[in-house]
Amino acid sequence: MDTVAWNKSELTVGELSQRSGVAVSALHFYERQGLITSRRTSGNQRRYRRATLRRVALIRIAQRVGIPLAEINRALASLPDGRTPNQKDWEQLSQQWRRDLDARIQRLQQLRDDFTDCIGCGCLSLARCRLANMHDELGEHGPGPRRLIEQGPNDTCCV
Amino acid sequence: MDTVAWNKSELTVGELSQRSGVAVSALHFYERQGLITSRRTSGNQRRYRRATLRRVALIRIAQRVGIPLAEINRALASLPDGRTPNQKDWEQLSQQWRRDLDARIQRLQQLRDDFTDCIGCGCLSLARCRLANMHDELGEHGPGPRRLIEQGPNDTCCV
DNA sequence: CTAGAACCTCAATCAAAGTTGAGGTCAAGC
DNA sequence: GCTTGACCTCAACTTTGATTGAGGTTCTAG
Repeated sequence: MDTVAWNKSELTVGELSQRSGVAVSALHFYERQGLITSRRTSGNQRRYRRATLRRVALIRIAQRVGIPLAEINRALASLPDGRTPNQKDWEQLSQQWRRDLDARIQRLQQLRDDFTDCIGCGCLSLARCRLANMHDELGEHGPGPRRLIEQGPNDTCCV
Repeated sequence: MDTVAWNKSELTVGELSQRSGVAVSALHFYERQGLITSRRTSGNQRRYRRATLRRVALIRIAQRVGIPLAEINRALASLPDGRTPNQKDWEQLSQQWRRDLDARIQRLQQLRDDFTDCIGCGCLSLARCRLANMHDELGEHGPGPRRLIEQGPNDTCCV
């Protein structure tokens, strides 16, 4: 064996997978993306520091908040020395992500309010209905048409 | 011309695009998916009924709420005769979607609360932290590992 | 020593929601 | 009659976040 067995200071990819609940293939993927790093044994197998477990946890949490991997990557990369976040770092990152989360919630709540208003009305005019036109959820998924364009005065409204 | 010009009872795809703010390519796509339908002129060009404008509006709104196209399609298809939703239909659909929206908001709020709790703690243990383990946002994007697995007692916690 | 589990790489595939481009037709104005 | 813009189809490509499979190595237990 490579490092002494009873010393679990390092994790194999399988162990990291089990303990994090993230598939091995996903861990490989994260590593390709530069989100986590590993040492290689003489036999070319990955060994992760225990801190990687925390790093993976952080990644998954950020994902749940809705942060794309690229941005998580940027955030982690911005830490001095590429270190895995410590308490202070975590506070910083989490404050930022909490703000993002708050904003996301607010947008959805606004949407819900408009929606509730509109249910009674049945108005689906793109011109008039606040629902159809406003507070665009920018980029919920990839590239796509975000613009919602001006329109004439005579359009269908209120079914 | 195909139908008399001053009679704008039908829309070309370009017109529908302009008035709905949805790209022509997207409208074609929706049509391929069966979300909207068109008549064809003698020259094989699409002509949409004005009601399609409302239908597209509805589709975009549902998308903003977070409903995938496939499900929007199912909902619309469930209407008798494949008709474009009228007031009553809209009420039904929108009630359903509002419930979905509410649920989405609640999940995010729960996440935020956990998040707020955790910020002070800095705990990123996958085993103990409610953040890392609970109320999984099922399927925010496609296929992927959703399971978050049990783990031993001795893991890193609280940085 | 050997079987089988776990690991490796690399390329292909998936899913959603479209966009882009090639190559060709249709329609309207001058 | 011709040019220009809008339209047509079909196939290929995009992005994100991975999974799956082929083909091959390494590690561990018996």
